[in-house]
Amino acid sequence: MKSEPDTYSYADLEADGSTYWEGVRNYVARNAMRAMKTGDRVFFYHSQMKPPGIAGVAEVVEEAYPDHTAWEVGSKYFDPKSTAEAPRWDMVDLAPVQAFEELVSLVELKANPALEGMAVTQKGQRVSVLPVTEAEYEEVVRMAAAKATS
DNA sequence: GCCAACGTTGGC
DNA sequence: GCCAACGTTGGC
Repeated sequence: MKSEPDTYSYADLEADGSTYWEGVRNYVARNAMRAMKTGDRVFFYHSQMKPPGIAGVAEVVEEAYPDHTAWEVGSKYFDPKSTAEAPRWDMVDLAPVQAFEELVSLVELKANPALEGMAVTQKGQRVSVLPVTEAEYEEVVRMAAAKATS
């Protein structure tokens, strides 16, 4: 899951203890959230950074439910097409699990042949919530651990 | 229901 | 700050 750290960073998640992931306004991203189960691990990705990359691991503590910010007139996430009767957008709740000692950068993800098919490394990917396979998850965690001990 | 125009995302 | 990618919108 991508976030601009200037808006909401991994450190913010640690400070808050948990958060609701508001503002997803893309169907592919929404559907990815709907597929999440309580306890699922999530990579917290810092976008718009130099460099961009994965800052740590979070977990799903509440499965998808309507994103109320879509109903709030004046919110930057307001969407008149989403109603209480027919909510269009969902959010999940996340809690921090483990901050990586060092960011695992997008460049490093792309350079790892084991992650060739990982969604976030695919050219042109603009979706803010992307799937991660079990094997990709293990590989990224391994990369983070290797950086921490080097 | 097609598709051009438009807006946004996000790496570089 | 630029611009490619691509999702969304809206006219027809």
